[in-house]
Amino acid sequence: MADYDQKAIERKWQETWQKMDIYHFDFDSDKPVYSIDVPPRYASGPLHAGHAVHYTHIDFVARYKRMRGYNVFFPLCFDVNGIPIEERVERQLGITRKDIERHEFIKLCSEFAKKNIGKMIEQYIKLGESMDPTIYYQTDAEYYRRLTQISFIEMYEKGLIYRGEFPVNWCPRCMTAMADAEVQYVERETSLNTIKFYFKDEQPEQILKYHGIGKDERGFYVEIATTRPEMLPSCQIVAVHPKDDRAPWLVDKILKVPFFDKEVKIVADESVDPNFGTGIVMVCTIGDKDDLKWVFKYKLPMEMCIDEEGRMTDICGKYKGMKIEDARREIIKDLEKEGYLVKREKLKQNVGVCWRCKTPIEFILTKQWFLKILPFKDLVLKTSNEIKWYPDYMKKRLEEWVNSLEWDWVISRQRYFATPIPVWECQKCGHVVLARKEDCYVDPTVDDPPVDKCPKCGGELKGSEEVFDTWMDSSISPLYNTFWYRDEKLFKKLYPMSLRPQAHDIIRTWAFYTILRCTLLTGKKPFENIMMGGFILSEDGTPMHASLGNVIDPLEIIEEYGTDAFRCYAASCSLGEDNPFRRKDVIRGVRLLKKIWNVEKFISQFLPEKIPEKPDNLRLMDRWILTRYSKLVRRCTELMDNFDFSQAMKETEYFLWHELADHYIEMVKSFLYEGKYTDSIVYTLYNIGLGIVKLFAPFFPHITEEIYHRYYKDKDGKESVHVSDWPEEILLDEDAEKEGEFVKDVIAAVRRWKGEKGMALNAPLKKIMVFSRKMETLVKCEEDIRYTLNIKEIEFSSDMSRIDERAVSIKPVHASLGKKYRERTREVCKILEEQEPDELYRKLKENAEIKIGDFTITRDDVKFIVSYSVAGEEVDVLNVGDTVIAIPVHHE
RNA sequence: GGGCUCGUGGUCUAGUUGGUUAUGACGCCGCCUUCACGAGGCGGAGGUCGGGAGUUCGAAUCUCCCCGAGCCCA
Repeated sequence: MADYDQKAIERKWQETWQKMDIYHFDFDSDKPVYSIDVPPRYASGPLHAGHAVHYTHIDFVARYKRMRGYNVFFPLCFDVNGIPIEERVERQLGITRKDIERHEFIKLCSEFAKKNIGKMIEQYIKLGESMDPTIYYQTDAEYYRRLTQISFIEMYEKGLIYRGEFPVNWCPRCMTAMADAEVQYVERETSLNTIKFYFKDEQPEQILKYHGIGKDERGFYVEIATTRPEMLPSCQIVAVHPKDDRAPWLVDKILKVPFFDKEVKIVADESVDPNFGTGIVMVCTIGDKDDLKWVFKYKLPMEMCIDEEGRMTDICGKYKGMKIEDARREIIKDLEKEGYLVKREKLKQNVGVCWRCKTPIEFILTKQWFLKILPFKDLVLKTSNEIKWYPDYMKKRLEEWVNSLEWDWVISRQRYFATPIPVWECQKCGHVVLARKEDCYVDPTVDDPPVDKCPKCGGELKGSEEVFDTWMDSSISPLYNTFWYRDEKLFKKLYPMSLRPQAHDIIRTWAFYTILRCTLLTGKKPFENIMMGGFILSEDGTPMHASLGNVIDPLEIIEEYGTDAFRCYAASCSLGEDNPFRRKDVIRGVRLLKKIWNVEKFISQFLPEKIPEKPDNLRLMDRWILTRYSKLVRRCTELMDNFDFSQAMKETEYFLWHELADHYIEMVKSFLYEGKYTDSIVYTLYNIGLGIVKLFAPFFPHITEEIYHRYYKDKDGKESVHVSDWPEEILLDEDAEKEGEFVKDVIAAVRRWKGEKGMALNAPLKKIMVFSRKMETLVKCEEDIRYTLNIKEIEFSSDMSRIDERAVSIKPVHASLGKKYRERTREVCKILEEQEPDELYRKLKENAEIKIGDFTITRDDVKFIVSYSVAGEEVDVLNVGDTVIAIPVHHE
């Protein structure tokens, strides 16, 4: 019996499973469906350890549900649209997408993604994931994009889509609008420039006593600090906090914007931070999202000073056409030259940047497509409430996000590698012609419109070159998976899906958009449950980032420790929380696997040809371990139902190691070698041995499959442990459990004593004496005790008079005393501790309650530490509860 | 600045309807070559639960403040 050759066996099963076809979703089956809305993995690069853990969690669910008799829908899928892939391709080839022809570029993106998909499929196999490749999809395929387009058309027809001009987050480098979700905030160092704004009119000299106000040969001025002097041309108002001392002097006064022939008014507004700069700020249209609030509040004109290429616009005078950075530099130089610049200082600030290329984002007015979301906040909240969230507090994050929404969703992007927006626009009147649903998938940049001319004015139609935000694709994954629009019958059967697994960083994107769109299109929630994976951090607890070089490659871990061991770490990660990568949990996995292997190897020696029948008389210790086992099964089932993998694995591990192996197997070993009581023991070992393999199967698919095939398949009869039935409770015998625990404790006590004496567990022992009031149990299990510990003779005695017992200390029970005596608890505890222990012990033995002072003390109120000895004998004494074990010291 | 979450022995972690000797793993120390397993068994050292204040007879567990971390947002 060789040791477990983990690598070879894992490889063997990975290959065999692919041939076995056991993970297929059966469209014809009547079994209940459990469908998983798997996150389509984004195809910009291979998986890191964090992804590996998330997909492994999903795999736990899939395997568990299969064993519970479900027809599991677990698709293999990839997300293949969008900017990150475009970025990678541009970087890899050193080009921008504008350098080559549109469709040429798209092809390059496609090829790039394809390579990554190949790698990831390989990774999934090596991670032991059980996705079904026959229900494969990727989001850039025409069969998928078609649904994105159809869903757009349906929403358009419902009046949920509109074309609007609106300031949008805009990346001047990528030349595209971005959803808020794509804006990232980073800390940057910039300069804070304090600039003089002169008053239009004369001012009283008194105001010079205030800070931030001055006078020179040109007149009175206020000092205004700004990080963005290039935005002066779009300055609309200047604001000061209403409680500012200067407010009464300043409000409603007119200032002149330096260089630009423009007069602006000073207003009082509470949102001004009096501690920023001089406490007087300029408001421009528009530098950031906050400015938009000013625009609405003060009905400011939407003058834009930056265009879509990040250049200064017509209103910027001599700076027109300059890049933002150049214009800023120039204008600061000019301000300084002309004496407008008071000072410059360094300032750290958070700026919004493009999440991809890290270019600071701007706001510009563009024509974009919008999906209405503001009117559906309540709808989303209501639907979210109908979904069960794991962990439940994650729901609050969605609610917080929904409640804070201020804009509709910008769904158009000025990019290439994504789903085309299926519309044509009239060149003359701007009328929009939608694609026909039956024609989708369409690409308006190459396909003809459904009508030749504009139905309104007869003008030329031009296909849209815009594409959808990629969340438009991924957020209909439940609709794609359930055959929405394609097969009414299947859709009815499959929608809503059972489970959405995802990470918590995309709650406000993927979760939110999915709930929103699916509810709008179907009127029903997209899934019953949502399970949030936490973040996997690198070993030092910092987030994994390619740029930090701390990304952990799951294949390297697997190479070193094996897949099942890696999955042990994955199982130890709790949902929703951050988990640093813990190599020691992988190592723990290796040990656990070895333990499972050895226990099963031991059991296998005694397994008969046929399934052992339940004997009429199960021994007490067998009933004990079967009860412990049955409770484990019950508990694990509950935990798996709640996606609490770490606890389920931990409890199974504890049972296997510290109940089954350390105690039960030690107890039955000698019986088995001597062929005693084999019916009862073998029945027990068979059921528990098989059950444990099954409980571990979702976590450790390889080793459990190997064990199943070696020892159990011929009897249990399934082609794979992964399609076998989840174990059931066998026996619940509360009395046997209690008695068994007691016997186990007695054996453990002697075992411990042997250890302390440096004796082997089965070193022979001539005699022990046991004094107990629970003699019946011990007599029943006399043989168990004797065989396990290799004892020649056990002398039982219920003659407690041979025992000297002596209480040596008193422990007040606060839980009991506290409830009775409240604020006097401290007092009564003190009195109790001052009592003579043995005297109090004896009194309480004779009386159910006694009085000390004005306190009534019962047996529940106080515990004693009692020491025992056997009168007239030289023995070592062990206590198990109030049972006394005496071992003669002089043994040959 | 806001929402959510987290902060427990050297490292990681369990534990919150409040009850007073805080769980386990890895590492460390000692003993045991027992016929499934020395990648094992038995035992041990090591923490007062981020800091502070409060509520309470009693708080890791409740409240408030502060510090630090993560995700998301402003």
